[in-house]
Amino acid sequence: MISNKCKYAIKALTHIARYDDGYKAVMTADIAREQDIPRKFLEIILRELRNNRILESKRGKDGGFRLLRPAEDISLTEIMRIIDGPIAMLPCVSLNYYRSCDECDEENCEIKSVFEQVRDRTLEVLNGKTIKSLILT
Amino acid sequence: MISNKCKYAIKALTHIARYDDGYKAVMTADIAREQDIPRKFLEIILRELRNNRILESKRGKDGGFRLLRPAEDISLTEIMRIIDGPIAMLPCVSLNYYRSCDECDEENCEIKSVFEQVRDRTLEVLNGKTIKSLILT
DNA sequence: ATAAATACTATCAAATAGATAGGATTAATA
DNA sequence: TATTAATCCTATCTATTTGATAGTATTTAT
Repeated sequence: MISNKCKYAIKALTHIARYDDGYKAVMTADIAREQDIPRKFLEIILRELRNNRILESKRGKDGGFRLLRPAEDISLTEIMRIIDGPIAMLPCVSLNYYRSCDECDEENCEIKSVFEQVRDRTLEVLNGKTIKSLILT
Repeated sequence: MISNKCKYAIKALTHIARYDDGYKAVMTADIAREQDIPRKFLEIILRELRNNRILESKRGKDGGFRLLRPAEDISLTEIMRIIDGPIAMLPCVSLNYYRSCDECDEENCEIKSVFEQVRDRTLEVLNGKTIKSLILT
């Protein structure tokens, strides 16, 4: 399962992408209200996305958030990795967060290849998806 | 990610399937030693698999665990669902553990279809795998 | 009887999930 | 320059899950 936090992040980004007119920033409170996300929790999420160079923020009156890049250049996997970490089902088959399994001999691991296949199939779907493609669907 | 518990469950089952000669039960201590799984934790896991009719147990001296069905009739998804619950990445696309998302209008959810695709691709891989097929790989 | 196995109950520590509160800082504008 | 309204930051909190451990009861082969 992805976390609620990650689901919120994706929904917030699609919301921003849809409402961003390239001129006025989108406010946390508006996103929170329309997407029904707890406001203070959303603040944390948006700041995290900003810290990871997905969003830029503007403080003070008329402040808010804007995409730092075009929506078609923000992939779903990137967001998922920022918020939830690895996408793979086993640490030892993760492309971006590889860790070996302490207890197993990785060369002869019986389950590794299954979860490599799952990873590849999953990424086949997710790699093609961007914030832009989510809006158009 | 699947939990360690689930990884342990799968490894324990492949171990049992490999060592089960249809006559002597396989002991927790042996599995724990050879697969490097904490013994007391493994006890809990094996009991849970027994409660879910994957294993049968024999108490007392010369006791241990045996598969209740042929290894080719035990699917990986079944084990994963028993130990970790849903396989899907969103509750609202889970086939076996469906829950609606409180905050979203499911009809118009932008991300649902992506995670349905991920679910289907994942199950395409996992549905074909059984404890037997893991051993032979 | 004894030894050796599972069954059961209780507990525990650490991490993660999912937030909430309150005040500091920044910026537009009247 | 005061006001207002936004993000920023720090701290905190609760509940749940993860990953286990301890100790005792019960069962069974010999």
